[in-house]
Amino acid sequence: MKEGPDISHIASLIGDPARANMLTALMVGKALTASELAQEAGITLQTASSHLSKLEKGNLLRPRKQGRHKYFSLASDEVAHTLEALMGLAANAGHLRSRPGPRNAALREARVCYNHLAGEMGTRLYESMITRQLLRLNGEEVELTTAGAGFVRDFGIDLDALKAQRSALCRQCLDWSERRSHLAGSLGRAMLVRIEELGWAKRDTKTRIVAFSPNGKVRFDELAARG
Amino acid sequence: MKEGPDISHIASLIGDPARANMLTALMVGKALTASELAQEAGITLQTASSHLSKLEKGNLLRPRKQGRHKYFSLASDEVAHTLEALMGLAANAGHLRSRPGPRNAALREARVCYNHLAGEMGTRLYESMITRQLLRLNGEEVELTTAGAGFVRDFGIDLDALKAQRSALCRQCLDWSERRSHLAGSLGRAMLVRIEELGWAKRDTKTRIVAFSPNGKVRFDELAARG
DNA sequence: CGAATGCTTCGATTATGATCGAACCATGAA
DNA sequence: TTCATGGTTCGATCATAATCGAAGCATTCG
Repeated sequence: MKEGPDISHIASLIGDPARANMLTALMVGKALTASELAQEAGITLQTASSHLSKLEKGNLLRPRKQGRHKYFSLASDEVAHTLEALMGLAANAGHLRSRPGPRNAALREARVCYNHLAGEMGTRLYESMITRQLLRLNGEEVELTTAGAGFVRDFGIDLDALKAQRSALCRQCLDWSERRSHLAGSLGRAMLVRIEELGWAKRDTKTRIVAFSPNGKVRFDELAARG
Repeated sequence: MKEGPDISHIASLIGDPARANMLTALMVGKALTASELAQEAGITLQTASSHLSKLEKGNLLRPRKQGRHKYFSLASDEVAHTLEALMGLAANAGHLRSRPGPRNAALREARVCYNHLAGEMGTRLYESMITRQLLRLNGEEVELTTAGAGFVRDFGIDLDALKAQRSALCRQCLDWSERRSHLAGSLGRAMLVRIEELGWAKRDTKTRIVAFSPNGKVRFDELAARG
């Protein structure tokens, strides 16, 4: 019974159409100003201000001030995930299995999640590396195999530097749009950085989208080939 | 912009405390009558009836009539997952990574998901089978290896009968509480049935809980050993 | 420094929706 | 058949919260 009020509060924050519109606008990962969000929701700035304050206090939004501008972004990926789940539910009336997640095709394909690659491409890479014994599941742990170490070194990643870091090298991370895992951890982050260095893809500075070039896609396909 | 009203409607359905309490009570997987749900929410039956009608129209609940009794259950696992996500968010104020999902320890440990084993034990079994090359990832597909086929046959599963079925033998299924995959598909279902046949665990007839006996746990640990 | 712009706060208005008593319908048991 | 119980519907009541004009504060620009 103590759980009830908690989810009802969060849900009621999302349950207002104006607030839902603003949250949806922020899902793409871009930080928007209060004025921009007011426009998104079709309400006055004062109303938006009041709503944004509520979302902030509910830990759904995180603000950042720049001079007279106040930018808001979603407080965490957790929030984005939850919004995606609600979207799936709204879209899913009656269908037992379908594909939830962002409707934006670019976001589905490749996006940033905790600084590593998510979306279809993220899960493809992970699964390819498992398939080719480059990564190995050891219970809950994901380990890089000897062959995998060679693979990522060839790809241009300084594995020793990564191993010297405190954070886990490899981790599974739930990919919400694909409903499967993608690679997280320092290696996951390094892969994304390397992909960018190679010019295969660019992170949109304003959004979570990772935009692969046509050539980058070809290259990535080779990298993630099933071998 | 067209997406907004959709999630706000679903979220507002969950956003009422009485409705949230009723939805939460149903998360355990048990079907409850309108009267029982009214009690759960601490409201009168007439109020509950009105709320339940809304949840039903919103495709969050599924009703089943038995004589004068009307039982309600969550409309799908999708709904349960979304509620779990909201719970995670409500619990997560400020924490970037934590463990969402049912608070009920039994549900976290082992529960039914689309008729196969989910929860900690479900993910452990899956990961053990991957680790020991009993299952193999081939891109998105999960395949049973030759060694795996022998393993499940030894476990007492009629693999030929399963293969004759139309549905996929092995599938990955997102385990929300563990945030990792567990085994789904006809093999996943058969494993759960077999576990029951062996008397290791019982499905609670009223809930999604899969209750392992002490001996069953020992046996399961052996089955899911990392060897 | 004054004007423009971005944002917050205040307070009044109004729409919405939860709530429950009463009445009614459906089912089951004695 | 009557009574008890489960559930639905109606309508009135009342609390809540979104909304926006006005006013005020903060920052930027000419």
